[in-house]
Amino acid sequence: MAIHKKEAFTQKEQDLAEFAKALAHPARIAILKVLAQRNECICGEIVEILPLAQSTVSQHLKELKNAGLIDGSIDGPRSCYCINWKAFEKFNAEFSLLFNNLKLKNEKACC
Amino acid sequence: MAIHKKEAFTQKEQDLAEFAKALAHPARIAILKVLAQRNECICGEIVEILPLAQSTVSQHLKELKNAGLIDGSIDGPRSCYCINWKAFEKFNAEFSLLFNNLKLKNEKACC
DNA sequence: TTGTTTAATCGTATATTTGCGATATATAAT
DNA sequence: ATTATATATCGCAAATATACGATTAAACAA
Repeated sequence: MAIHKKEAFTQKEQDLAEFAKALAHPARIAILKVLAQRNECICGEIVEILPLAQSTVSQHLKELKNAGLIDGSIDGPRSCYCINWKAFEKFNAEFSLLFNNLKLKNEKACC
Repeated sequence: MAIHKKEAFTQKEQDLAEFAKALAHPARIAILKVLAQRNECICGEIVEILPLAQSTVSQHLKELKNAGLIDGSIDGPRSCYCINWKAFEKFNAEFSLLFNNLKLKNEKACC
């Protein structure tokens, strides 16, 4: 493979791709769903709900946090997570900017 | 790793994740951008624009097609691609269903 | 037919992701 | 101090993704 070429694309393209990557696993979608449903911040409840080992869930949470989709904080012996709605807002905006505007112009199919 | 656990999640979660995975690379974002900008269906022009080898671009196009984000057809010796707006519509709707509705209820941060 | 152009596919190398058990760490309870 | 609980991290194995050159296949031109 030699080298990854991600740097060869624009920052916006990279950002969007990274956001999408964070969503690119059903476990992470499921985690976000749980976090969205409960206004409360949840920690090890997620482990109970998901069909995955504790360490695996922890890893997915870390990825979501690194991507900025969730926030986390320590609450005694446990961890508290919640959705970062601003990040979603931003993603939605960029996504719309890229495609939804153009969609209006290009309603007809071509192939 | 033993086995992939994707099947353990709901179909909607898997679908959303798969859609996101198709977007999870800047090259594919760039391809979609090009396809969206030109109403015309484009083939090897993409290779000219992207900083990637022809075979790599072809592979990315295949992934986008498999994910249903683009349609393709043969036009003489070349291939013609265009965005499948219906698929985007569907993704946008599911995405909104999952998160945007809930967002209204959960404006306050928790952690 | 022969050669040219365009794009898909194959083979391969490397990087990244996914998943788990085991371990470490940190708080709280006894 | 000891123990229990909750979660993060480490180390590893297996699966996937990324990228490219080489090859194949199909349409067209000469």
